Amino acid sequence: MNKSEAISGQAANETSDLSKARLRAWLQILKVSRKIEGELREKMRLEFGSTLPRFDVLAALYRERDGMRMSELSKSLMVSNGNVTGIVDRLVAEGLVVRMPVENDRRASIVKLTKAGEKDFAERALVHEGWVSDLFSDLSSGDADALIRILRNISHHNEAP
Amino acid sequence: MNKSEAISGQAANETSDLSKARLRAWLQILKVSRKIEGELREKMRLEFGSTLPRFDVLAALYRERDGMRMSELSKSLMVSNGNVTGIVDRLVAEGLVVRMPVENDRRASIVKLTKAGEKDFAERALVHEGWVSDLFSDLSSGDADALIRILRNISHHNEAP
DNA sequence: CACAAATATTTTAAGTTTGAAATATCTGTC
DNA sequence: GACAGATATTTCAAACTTAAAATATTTGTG
Repeated sequence: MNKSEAISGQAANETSDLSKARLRAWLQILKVSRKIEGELREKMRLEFGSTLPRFDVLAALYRERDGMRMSELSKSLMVSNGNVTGIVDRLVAEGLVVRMPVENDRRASIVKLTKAGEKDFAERALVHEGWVSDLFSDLSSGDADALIRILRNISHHNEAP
Repeated sequence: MNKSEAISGQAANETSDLSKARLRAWLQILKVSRKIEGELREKMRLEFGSTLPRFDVLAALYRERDGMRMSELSKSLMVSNGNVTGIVDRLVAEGLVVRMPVENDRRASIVKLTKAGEKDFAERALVHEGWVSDLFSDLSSGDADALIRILRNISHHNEAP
């Protein structure tokens, strides 16, 4: 019996209880996030005739009212560059955002909410927050704080790996 | 000032602190689940030359060794029917699963792991659990239990709505 | 200044995902 | 037994997503 077996009481190729607990935690995160995302996607489609990825881009731009570069957007949303290109294209077609040239750098462009984009998002964000609160109506204030604390730990450990 | 204003001290169209805490919790869930999914996707691609959706289907079939119907698969994975069709098509092409006719119901089919599928998945599942445990290495046993408890609450409230 | 390396973005191909329509089959009712 | 409605799955178009290749531009170095 090797050292880790002596400690854990398991054969070397078996996985620990802790490892299994973490796997269960991950599967539960995945389950909740799929369920909630599905609900929000449907509401978004039925109420706003729009999609979650577009909402996410609008939300990012609403926080940075001066606009963001494509690369800042994709980093902030944790999706690929090419992905953002398509979403922004559609938001431009809808008249909710504009692409503007960047002074002294003709490679880059700044994406910015239009007036219509600001107005639309402000309205949608309120409704969205209500949906989320309803979907999480069993989540007490204390549990919300605990959840946020635990998840932030995980986030930070996996920050920029 | 109306009753809810008197209680919350906020104008009627503002959202409550609890609502905001729930929104933050949801955004944190989303952030962690995107980050972890991205990491796992990359490892899956580099180490196994495969994808997460395929892994998910194999995992479901590994739990139900007698096989599952397409509709059972899509309900279990919480994805659409049409989605499962494509994933299973690719797994069939790889020789990891088979489609079998259902006695007395020619509309349906049972999807089942092949021997190769069982063997491949068993190996991959161990490695996968290791990856997850590493990504969650800051998650203590107690926090894992708390996380699971809180997320199950949310799941149950949104069960089949 | 030339030009290699770096950076910002778009394009592309393949895969995933959805929601709706289409197809095939089954079940209950008359 | 006919056949309307229900059920199981596939097909389809559109959108999303990634990773890699391509394009355009900037920056640093000799």
